[in-house]
Amino acid sequence: MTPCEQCPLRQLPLFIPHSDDELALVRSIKRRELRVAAGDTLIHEGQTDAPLYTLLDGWAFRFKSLSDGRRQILNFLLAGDFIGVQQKMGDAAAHGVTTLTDSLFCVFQRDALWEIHQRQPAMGFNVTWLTAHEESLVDDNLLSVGRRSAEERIATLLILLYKRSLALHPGGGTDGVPFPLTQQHIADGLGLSLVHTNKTMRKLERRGLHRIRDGRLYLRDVRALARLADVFGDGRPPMRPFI
Amino acid sequence: MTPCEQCPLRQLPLFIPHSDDELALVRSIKRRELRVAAGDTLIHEGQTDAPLYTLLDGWAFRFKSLSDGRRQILNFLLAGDFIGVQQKMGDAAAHGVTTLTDSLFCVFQRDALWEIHQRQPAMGFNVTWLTAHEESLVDDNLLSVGRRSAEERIATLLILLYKRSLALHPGGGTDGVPFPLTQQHIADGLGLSLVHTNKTMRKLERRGLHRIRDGRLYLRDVRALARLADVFGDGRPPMRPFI
DNA sequence: CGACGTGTTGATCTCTCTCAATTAGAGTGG
DNA sequence: CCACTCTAATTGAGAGAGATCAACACGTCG
Repeated sequence: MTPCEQCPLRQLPLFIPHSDDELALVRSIKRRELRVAAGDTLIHEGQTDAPLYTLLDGWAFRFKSLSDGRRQILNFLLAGDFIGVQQKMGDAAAHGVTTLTDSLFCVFQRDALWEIHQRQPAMGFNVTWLTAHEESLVDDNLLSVGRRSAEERIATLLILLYKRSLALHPGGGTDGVPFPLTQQHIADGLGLSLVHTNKTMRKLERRGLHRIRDGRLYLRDVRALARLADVFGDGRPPMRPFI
Repeated sequence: MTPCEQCPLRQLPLFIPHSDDELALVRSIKRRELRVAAGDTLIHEGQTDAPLYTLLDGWAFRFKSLSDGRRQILNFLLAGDFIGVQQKMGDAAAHGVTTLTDSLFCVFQRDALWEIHQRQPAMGFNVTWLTAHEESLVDDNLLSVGRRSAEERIATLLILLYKRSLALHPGGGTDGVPFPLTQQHIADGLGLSLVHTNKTMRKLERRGLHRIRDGRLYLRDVRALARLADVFGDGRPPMRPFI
């Protein structure tokens, strides 16, 4: 098991460093690491007593579904995302978590959330920050799904994931960023059908707005995409905490 | 200003009581109360440095909008909901907050969030709980908007708001619960047009599933509504913390 | 009494869904 | 090396849920 001092997240400039005390706390609540293959489900909907995780490497997504199989992806998870705060609060997980790529998770003991708040209030604050931040991602997606056209939704999602992926790979940019979603994932994330997602993406691609190739996403015309997405502010994402 | 000891929320059996220390903390970070008339906007989208609030009485909603005016209501706020965790984390509020009824808010000082975590870790934990709980409301709504039909969305929302409203008014039930939304709010909350919302609601009403009259909601056929909503688990809402 | 907000209904229109097939690439076994 | 299978992407055709446009009803209020 990787010692926390060599946590892969610590290498990334995106993340705010821990103090020595915080590092000691994290070390004490970390139980193990977990490798999960692409497409596997880490947390099942309705599962009880799921532990807390941090996604150390790879991509995943949170989702909910209806009994007849309709599925909605709530948001995508990238390295540094903290998983399981919602279900730890109550009982059964209200959502599932499935990987998009082979992934590595840091697994925490069940009462980690309380230990964090109790022993390092600054980290407790960070947990609140991470939770609120994830909520704002869901808010954004809800705006898309509720009020944007298919074209606009796709443009919005591509820009968001491009930024998030780029923030983790400072080197990239000109040669695109990693992008492991299939069109089915995009459809499920945007409340669209697979067929319409495909047709809309082909249209955008033919207009030269973007390109997806070999698991990488290239934004060819960011201006046009941003116009479609109708995003307010912009700029690089700020540094963020992690647990 | 109402002293915290006589906070209207403390009277309600829905809420977990504070310890003396917690009460002292809340008293020390509370700045004032704010009365807001129905339809007024408490927080504007993009506003910076909005304080933290607790909704003490009344109804409100969080929303985001696009530059051409399309608006999506993210979730509805009832007494006990904590407001502003998201924007306190960064800079500009990513969403607005508008009242549905005349409302009363408890206003906290700007660094309240940090004070809470620092001085009463148990309350910091509760802040995380409240934030995660609100996220799960948005998750539910995103599932509706992304994957449910208009009928199903409306059934889901009516059930949810009925439960939440009832939890605050233990006496009610047979004579319905308070319900101050207009059809425009329902439409904006469910990603539907006003006209289609009206037609769908009339259809449900004619089938005898519900009734809305004089600002009160009556569920006439909860079984049928629940079948439409396709909700997993159920039962009374558990007690919850508040700040 | 006219203006306004809210609810209601009918008549189109269109965006998106569903159904159906085809293509391309990766992996597998013979 | 080649059939066979599976997943993901692609495209066409037709159907439908929901949007838009347009009126009208009703109650409140200044």
